[in-house]
Formats: sequence, structure tokens, C-alpha cells
Amino acid sequence: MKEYSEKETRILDTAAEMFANQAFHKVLLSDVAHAARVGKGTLYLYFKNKDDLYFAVLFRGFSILVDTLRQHINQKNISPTEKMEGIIREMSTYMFMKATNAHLLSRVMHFPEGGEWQDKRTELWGLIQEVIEEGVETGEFEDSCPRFTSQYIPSFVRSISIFPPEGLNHEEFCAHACNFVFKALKPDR
Amino acid sequence: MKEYSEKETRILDTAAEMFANQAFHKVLLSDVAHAARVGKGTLYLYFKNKDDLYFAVLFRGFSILVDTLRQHINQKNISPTEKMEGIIREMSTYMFMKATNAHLLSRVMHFPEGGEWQDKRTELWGLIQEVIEEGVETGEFEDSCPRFTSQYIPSFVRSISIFPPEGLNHEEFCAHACNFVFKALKPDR
Amino acid sequence: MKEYSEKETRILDTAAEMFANQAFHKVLLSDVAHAARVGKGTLYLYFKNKDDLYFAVLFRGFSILVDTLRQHINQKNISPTEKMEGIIREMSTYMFMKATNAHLLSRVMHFPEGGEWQDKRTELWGLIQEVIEEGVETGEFEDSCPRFTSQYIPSFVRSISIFPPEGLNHEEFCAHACNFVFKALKPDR
Amino acid sequence: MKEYSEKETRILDTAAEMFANQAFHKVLLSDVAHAARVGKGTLYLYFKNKDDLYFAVLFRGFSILVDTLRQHINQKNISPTEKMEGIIREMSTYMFMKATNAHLLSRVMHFPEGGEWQDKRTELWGLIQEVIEEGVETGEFEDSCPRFTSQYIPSFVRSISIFPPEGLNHEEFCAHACNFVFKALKPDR
DNA sequence: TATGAATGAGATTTCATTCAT
DNA sequence: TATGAATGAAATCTCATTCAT
Repeated sequence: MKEYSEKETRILDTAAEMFANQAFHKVLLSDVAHAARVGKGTLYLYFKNKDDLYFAVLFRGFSILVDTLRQHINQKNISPTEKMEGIIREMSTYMFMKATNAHLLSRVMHFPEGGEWQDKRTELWGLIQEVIEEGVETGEFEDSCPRFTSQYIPSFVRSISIFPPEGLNHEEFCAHACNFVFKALKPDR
Repeated sequence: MKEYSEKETRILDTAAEMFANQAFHKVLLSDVAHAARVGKGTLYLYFKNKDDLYFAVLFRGFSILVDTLRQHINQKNISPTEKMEGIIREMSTYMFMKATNAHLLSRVMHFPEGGEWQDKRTELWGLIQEVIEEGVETGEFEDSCPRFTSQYIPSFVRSISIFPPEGLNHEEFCAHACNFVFKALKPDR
Repeated sequence: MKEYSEKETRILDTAAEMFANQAFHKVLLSDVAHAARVGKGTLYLYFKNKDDLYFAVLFRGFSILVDTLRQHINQKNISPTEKMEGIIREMSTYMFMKATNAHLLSRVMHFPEGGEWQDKRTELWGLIQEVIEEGVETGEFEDSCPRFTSQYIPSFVRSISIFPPEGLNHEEFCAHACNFVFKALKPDR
Repeated sequence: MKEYSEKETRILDTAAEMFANQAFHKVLLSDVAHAARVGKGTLYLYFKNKDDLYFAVLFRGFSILVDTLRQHINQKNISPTEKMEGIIREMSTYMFMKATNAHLLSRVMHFPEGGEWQDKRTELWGLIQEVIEEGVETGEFEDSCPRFTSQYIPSFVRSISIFPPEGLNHEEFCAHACNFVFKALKPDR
């Protein structure tokens, strides 16, 4: 896990906020600098250019999520079903907590191929896939292609958190999503 | 359904291609004009400004999909299950046919709120929701909150078409997705 | 001889004036644009960047001089001595006429090697060398290494025009320089 | 003769090298500092600002040359002719020894008027002029305007050392230049 | 004395948009 | 209707200089 200095963190936080709320080209570096209470030049001390800052923001946000999930999954003594429920809840919590998270994550998921990103995404999907496969082994789940399923799950958490149906209740969504997934993965008999 | 002149169509096609492959701010109007074999000024005869062109591109692409789906659903004499399978197949066909489609749709789905877009998206979700509700009525489906489910379905078709797992087979995906959804929606008994 | 459009010429003239009077980094493109009565962006229509504009200015100035000299030298029916006198007079006239010329030429003569520049300089020296060699053939001159001499001549015209001794009289300088060169090149007997 | 501390010398040497090889505005103080193995702030302990450093570099280089020449000229018992030959040889040795020297000198010689520089240049020209005048008095030379000639001589040494003709031989150049000057200055009879 | 992270004024450059043709 | 040269506001980015350590 990359380490960030205090100032770097402040810049990333500020930029995350701004990139989440406006289109890339509407975010001015001078505004970021001002909001982060640093000089414009300081940004360039930490990030090569605007693109680089943008990617760093997304990457950090995504990494935090993946790390959280990995930690959850690595717990001993919990069943694949519990892990899967955890994944859905952690992901949706992460995104509902801060609109910023959802919007940024959403962009990551669309990112131009490029080693680093591909890897991170694959990491996320890999974690989920592992849980499904573990469940298949224990007989809790049945899935002819866990690779597909592992992509479905983040995608609908994202969809709901970006376009929350009116009057959305977080708990209600988690329950529905878990139920949906568990039914879909339930062994035929 | 809006009608477009030949030149307008050429511009929209070109722009669609470009917006699908690059971020908004990386797409230069001069490039669009050149690629569409029209003068830069001509773009402004058909579209108010860059944003307007962008919206027009997304809107057209999205409308085509929604219209296709609506046509499918309006067929008489087919069951909700058949309709649902059709939705999944039509959507994924639409997106697999042209990468452009998938990428553009993806943008629409993430579009900052804004009346027009909200409406268009709601239209898509509404179509799917209707089918689910119809299925619930006939007893083919069971779903505690069809509104959520109607968002899940486009989201994972999109995810798979933007990030196709290596060696992806279209038919295999459709089969898996249908199966996944049908199991998830199957009445408990 | 390269052709320049009216606007291009206006830009080059303006820029020449400014580059001659100030250090490169003190010349602002916004000032150039303003003084040339064109938009800042227009500069970039004609010149790739600031460096490119600078080089174009120098190159044009230098080319004009070389062309003038070549024309003079190509005259029929004049002796090498007359040609040499012409060279010295043309060069010093060119430089005394406009301080701009002298200063710009001065920079050219120091220019980072680079095909184009090397070639132009070599062209200038080549012209002078030819005249000397012609004179050697006719017996008017004697010179063990015309290649050296052809570099001496522009160098002192330049020196005097950039740092004119107090109360310098142009004609006096030409006379002195010609006399100096002719004596130096005079056959021993 | 100014004295420089060890660190100051290191900075000046480094900067000399860099200013000789690149245009003023391409030389970054951070590069100078790094190459001189001092902190960027340290430069400001020794030099008021970038201009000041630049001037110091040129000034030191020029002073060394002028001092060398003065020492040579002040020798007793050598004729003006010998002095002149010495001047040409010392100057060209100085410049051929290190390309840096030639380039820097070249800058000095082109420096925008400014008291200090005017004085330094005048000092160089003055030395040469004295020798010529001494020669005129002894009847060894003849020159209607030694002030001009004293500018010619440094200028062509400079020209040759900055743009050495292919396959240049130092000794050959000195011999040619001396011969050229001596013929030009030879009394008519 | 020595440092180099931080600064921000101000430079270069871009590109959506206009408008004369 | 069609064009693309011209524009200049506004963006990104640089780098000499400062200053807390």
C-alpha cells in the first residue's frame, strides 16, 4: 500500500472531491491548489501533470476499496456466504458513505486499459471470484462461470449508488442485492 | 424518433466513434470535423456547441437501444421470461456489435443528473421493470424490489461488454446472464 | 527563397524588432502578438512555438543578407577586388541600416549547430571564399587559406556594427576595412 | 583580481560550462545547483540572482583572458610585432583550450551595452590598440585607424574558434592569422 | 552557512467558437 | 449552406526566488 505524505493526502482529498463533482476539464488546477491550500507549483512537485493527479486520485480511492475487501475476505472462520454478504455490504457502504467514492470508482471502472488499471480491476474481480469458487467447493454456491459473476456484483452496486432510486434505503438495497445474488448462486437443490 | 440529415449522421457517427474512445476533453472539434470531412464551422450549423454535440451523440445511441428494446417488449404473445431473455440478448448484442455502443452507453448511464437524461435512463429501467412486474403477476418471477433489479441488468451487460473477460464468447455470456437472472428471479417454490 | 504571406511577414518583422532589442526570455509572445496586431493563437498558426518563431526570424534575416551578397557576386564584368569591396560594403550597409539586422545576424553566427544553420553559414562563407579564390587565380589576391579569411571578414563587420566605436562613420569604416583586407590579400609582388 | 572561494569556484565553473552550451533561458538554476553539488539556495548566498551569476561567469572568464594578455604585453624587450603575435596566439590558445572559453567570450563580446561590460571590452581593445600604436610609432606597422583594427582581431579569433573549419589545425590558424594581420599592417614601403 | 520544499507570478500554449467569405 | 483562418479567454505548466529549518 502506497504511503502518502500529509500534504500529498491533502491534495488528493481535495482533488478527489473536485473530480467527483465536475467533469475533468472543468476542474482547474488553480482551484485545486487553492482549495488544498498549497501553491500551484506544489501540485507539480507531487504529480507530473493534471492527468497524473487525476489517475492518482482514482487509483488511491480504488485501492482503498480493494484493500478493505481483501481484509474482509481474509478473515478466518467465516463462510463464503458470509464473505459474499460482506463484499456487497462493504462495497455499498464505501460508495454510499461518500458520493465522491461512488463517482470516482465509477470512472475507474471505465478506464482506458493500461497495466496498472487492468491489474487493479482484475484484483477486485479476482477477490470476488475466489469467494464464489470457495462457495462452489463447499457446495454453498453453484456457478457455471464465476468470472462473469464476479464482474456483475460490483457493477450493480455501482449502478445503484450512482443513480439511487428515489427514497433509497441503504439497508434495503443491501438486503435485496444479497438476496438476489444468493438466489442466483443457490445450488439447484 | 428524430430524423437526421446525411451530413448530420456522418458527424454523429464520427463523433460517436471519437467520444467512445477518448475522454471528452481529448476529443478536439477540429479532429471531429476533419474525420467527418466537414469544415469546423459546419459543426456549429448542426450543433450548438461541443456539449450539445456530445449529448446528441449519446442521446441518439441510447435512443436506438431503448427503441429496440421497446419494440421487443411490445410483442404480443411472448411471456415475461421470453421478454427478459430478449432484453438481455438485445442489449448485449447492441453492445458487442460495436465497442462504440458499449462505451457510449456507459457514459449515458453515468451522466450527471439532468432532466433529459434522467428521463431517458428511467425509460430504459422502466421497460425492464415492467417486464419484471409482469412476470411477478404471472407468477413466473418473484422480486421484492423490481426497481433495483431493473438497474442491475443493464449494469452487468455493460460491465462485461466494456471489460470482456479474456476469450469471451457472446453466446456463453448471454446464456450465463439469463440463467443468473432467472435463478435470481425464480419464485421460491 | 521562401515566400511569406502578408501576415507572416508582419509577425516576423515585429518579432525581429523585439528579439533584436531584448533577450529571448524577455520577449513575450503576447507582446509580439499585440504589436503585430494578431491574436496570440495566430502566432501558433504560423510557427510551432516560440523557438520556432525565433529561428524563423533569424533565418529570414540571414537569408536576405546571403541573397543580397550572392546577387552582387554574380554580376558579370566586375573584378574580384570589386566583388570583395561590394561584399564588405553590402554587409556593413545591411547591418548599419538597421540595428535589428546586426543584432540578429550576430546571434545567427553563434548558433547551435544544426543542419539548416550550418548550411546557411557555410553558404555565406562559401560566397566570400569563391571571390578570394577567383582573385587568387587572376593574381589580384594571395591567400594561403581562403577558408580562414572568408570567416574573418563577416566577423569584423559584425564586431564593428554591434560595438561601433564612438563617433563611427560608416564610410570611414568601409574604407578602412577594405583597405585592411586588400593589403592583407595583396600578392607579395 | 577577485578571489573566489572553493565553492564559489565550483559554481562558476559549472555555470560556465552550462551557459556556454545552452541559451541563458535553457539553463535552469536547479540544474546548475545539482551539477555543482550544492543546494539551490546556496547559489543565492554567492550570487544575487540568475543574471548576477551569468555576469559573474562571463566576467571571470573575460578577466582571465584580459589579464593574460596584459601580462604578455607588459613584457619588456619585445617588439610590437612580437606582442601582436603573442596576442593572437594567447587569445586563440585560450579559446581552443576549452570550447567553453570561446563560447563565453563570444557572449561577452555581444553583450548589450552596460557600463561594466563596455569597460571590460574597451580594456581588451585598448590593449591591442596600444600595441598597434606602439608599432606605428616604431614604424613596424601602419594603420589609419587602430581603433577599428583592435576590434577586428578578437573578432576573427572568436569566429574561427566557434566555427572551426573542418580539420582545423591550431598552429596553422595562428600562422595564417598573424600573417594576415602583419600584411595588413605592413607599412607601404 | 547550507538546504530544497514550497511558492505563485507569469510564461507558453490550447482549442472552442466566431465570422468574413 | 459551408468553410477554416483568426481569435483570445482560459488553461496548464515553469522556474527564479524565498524561507523555515
